[in-house]
Amino acid sequence: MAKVDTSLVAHLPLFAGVTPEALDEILREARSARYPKSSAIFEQGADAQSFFLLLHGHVRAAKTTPTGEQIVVRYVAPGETFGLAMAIGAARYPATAIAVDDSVVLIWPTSAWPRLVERFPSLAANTLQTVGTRLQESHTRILEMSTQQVEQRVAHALLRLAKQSGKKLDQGIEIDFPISRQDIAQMTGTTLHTVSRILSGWESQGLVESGRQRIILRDPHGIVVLAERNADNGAV
Amino acid sequence: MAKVDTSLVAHLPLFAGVTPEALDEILREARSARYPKSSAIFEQGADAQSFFLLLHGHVRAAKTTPTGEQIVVRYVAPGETFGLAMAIGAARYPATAIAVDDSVVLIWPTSAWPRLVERFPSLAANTLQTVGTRLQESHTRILEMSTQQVEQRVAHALLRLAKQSGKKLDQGIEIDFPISRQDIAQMTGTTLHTVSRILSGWESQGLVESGRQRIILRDPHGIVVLAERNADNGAV
DNA sequence: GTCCCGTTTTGCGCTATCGCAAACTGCGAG
DNA sequence: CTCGCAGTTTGCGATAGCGCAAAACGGGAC
Repeated sequence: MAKVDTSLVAHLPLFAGVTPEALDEILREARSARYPKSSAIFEQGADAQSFFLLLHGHVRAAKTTPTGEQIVVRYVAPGETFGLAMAIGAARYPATAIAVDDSVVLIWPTSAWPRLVERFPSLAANTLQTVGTRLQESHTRILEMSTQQVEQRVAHALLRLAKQSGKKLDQGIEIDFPISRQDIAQMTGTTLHTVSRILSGWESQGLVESGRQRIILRDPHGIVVLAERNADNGAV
Repeated sequence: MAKVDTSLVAHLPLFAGVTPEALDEILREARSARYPKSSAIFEQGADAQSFFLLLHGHVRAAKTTPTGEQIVVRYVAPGETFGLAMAIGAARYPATAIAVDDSVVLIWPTSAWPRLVERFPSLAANTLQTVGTRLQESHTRILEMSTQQVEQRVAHALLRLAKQSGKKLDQGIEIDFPISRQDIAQMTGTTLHTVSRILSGWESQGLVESGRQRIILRDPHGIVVLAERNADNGAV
């Protein structure tokens, strides 16, 4: 089993208030694994045998309907946990997790959770905190879907991605993992066609530069303006 | 301070794994209060000074945009907690809570939470569980909003309400608190007009009986059918 | 260098749903 | 008993965005 360097993860919110010795003990229960780009880490509906901490790369969590439509629940960034089905009392994963880039994760067996929480109650408190934050984000997303139109939602989604996983370069901010029009559509509740049209529009206004699975916000401020435009109809 | 009867709340999920003595101690920190119909329990953006457990009545949690549009986040049923801003690390309430019926709640000062969690770690674990469940429901709602049309979403919403707070009577199942077309619209991401049209339609098919702030599912099964109808177009 | 395939772009008609406006209704106040 | 108002119903355009189809594009494999 690979030995994990505690210094890499000690600062994560998940381990706030956990002593170095305790952290060491916690990490001893984990193993690490590498998932190549596009591989599945777990599938919706499968037995939740493990939970995960992303060390490196990016993971897309997506939920599928019985009829096959998908939505992207979120993109997991390094340092975040995912697959916490057990913490919330679910025996099966409610979504599918796919590595969108070569990714490295820590893996704990679900069965270790109760013991860990018992020994280190701050784990539960910290997890509660992050799950709570996600719940709020989720509510915000619902609010947006209910009250804003597609263009604004796409603007918001891109800004969030840029904030979460943006790589700053001189032309602007690049979202530093592969993401397709389809993905953005599934984050915002629309179709890839509409997303494509919107991005084309922005591109011709010089707001973004985009290509195959690649998006650069050339003028983040311009997009902020679009995102905040609510109900008032400015000229083109 | 009113003495709260432990036997009324001992069975709640929140207190699972808590000994009677501990429960007693926990309840000693709480006070109870009564909120009349239509009164506000807390407002979005206000300092999160307390968290709540609903004992009796019904509470609507709603989120408002800067421009005034609202969505209903959820309806709180007796036995459920709400206003848990602190548990998730927020200093202010992210939503407004209104009693939709005369309601009785237990109130703890937010400041008591860290102490309680420290003394009774299962509180954190239990809360994590419920927050996690809400997160999943939230994702399901997003999925629905992305993939289903309004009629299906309304059908689902009513079925959930019936399940959560339905009173069985011989004509069918009545949602046992006042709820308007507007409220349903705000739960499903549509307008009261559209909800009204849909309910009118169902009423003429004998699926529901509805009036002012009152809805009875006459034929729950018929509505289930509507809710499950996905993409396939059955004849009227 | 060329070919192939997944992604993206774009055109066009369609329709579910909104938005506005106006009329209606039933409950509660007095 | 009557009035007033909040909640509801309904009609009628207007339209954002979908769905389908087809073409264009670009990057990697060989």
